[in-house]
Amino acid sequence: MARHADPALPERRRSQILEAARECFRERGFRLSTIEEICAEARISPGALYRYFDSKADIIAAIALDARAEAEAMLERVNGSEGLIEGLAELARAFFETFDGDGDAALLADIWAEAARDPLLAKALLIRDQIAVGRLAAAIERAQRAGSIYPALPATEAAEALIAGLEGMALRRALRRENETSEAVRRYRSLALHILKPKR
Amino acid sequence: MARHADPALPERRRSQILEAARECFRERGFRLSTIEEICAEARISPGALYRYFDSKADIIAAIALDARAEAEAMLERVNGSEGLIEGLAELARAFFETFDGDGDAALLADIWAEAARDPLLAKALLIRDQIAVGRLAAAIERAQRAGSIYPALPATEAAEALIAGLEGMALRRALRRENETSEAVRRYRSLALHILKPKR
DNA sequence: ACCTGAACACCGTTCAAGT
DNA sequence: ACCTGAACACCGTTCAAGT
Repeated sequence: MARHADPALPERRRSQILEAARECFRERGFRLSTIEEICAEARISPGALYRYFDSKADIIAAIALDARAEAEAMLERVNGSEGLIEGLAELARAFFETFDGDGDAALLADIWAEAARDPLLAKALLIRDQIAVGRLAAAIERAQRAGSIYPALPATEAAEALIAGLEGMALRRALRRENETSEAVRRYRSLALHILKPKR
Repeated sequence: MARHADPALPERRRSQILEAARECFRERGFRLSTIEEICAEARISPGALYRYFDSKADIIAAIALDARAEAEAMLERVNGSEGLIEGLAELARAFFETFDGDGDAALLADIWAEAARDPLLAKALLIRDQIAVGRLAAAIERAQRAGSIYPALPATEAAEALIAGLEGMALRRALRRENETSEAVRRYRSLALHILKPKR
């Protein structure tokens, strides 16, 4: 008895649904998007959707984890690059742009609200977050040992502050419906400069 | 014809409902709290509730505005106090404590999610926020002129960064379900020190 | 003037029936 | 093995009827 007619199908269906959900959430947000709408967008029936996701919350959880994985990859690049400040500025630009426009800004807040209530999602996000903080802290220590920065705070604390600042700024931009990223990036860069105190 | 049997009744009903709603949101969060539960807690019927609030979202909007008004009052105290850093540390402690424990942490995120989607609430919060930033910036300028600090950034930018950092840290604490405020306050104080660079 | 609570509309989720 | 879509349960909101 063949277990899977097409072993790649489940993964394809999942991303098909996630794509549709992202589109809906972007337009109307998590609360106002209905399963029916997501199904219509994904060209699938409600019954089929629940074969691949446990609940509506489970869908936003998957989206949140994807976004974190992206942030992690960005930090990987920061760790690799020589100019720590430049890397951070690029990270900030990418982060602000990801959560830009009317829709995605709200998505960031939705993810947070969901995570604050769902312990499983919170735990999953936290693991990714710790990896991100760890990578940034490592990059800071490396630059510090190389003598190119003189951070104002211990590496881990500086990394935490930099990420908290980034997230706080992103949320404030969401509230203000700002679309212009350059000014925000400039401000973030300036904050990073004063936390990390590069030589020269 | 008497317009109001008791002119204070509407206000009393509103706070009675808000009190009940806060209690419910704290326990189960915005999404999972039902109007019926809020009504039971407030000892009032659904019909009566909708006489005082337009919708469920309208209730969280009122709670959000109350919280901002509190933050404003805290900043007023910071502006008054001589020790800017100490004032900020106290502000941070109060802020963290307000959004502490399992319930309220989520409430902060709920408010953000709601604001990101409801332009009217966003606008109302923004006005309050600008007042808060303005007050902090004024306090920074005053201390700067008095020669007690040498801020790393222009006053308004420093104020923005300090508030973004505070909000970012509060959300991260929410995700981690941290209850211990002292360590977070210490970290925030340290960040403020390095942004404001007080003399001595 | 203010309230009650049954009724309505809507939406997340399930499940019997199909291929 | 995978899907459909009608049915169910639940909850935000309204409104006719009461005092």
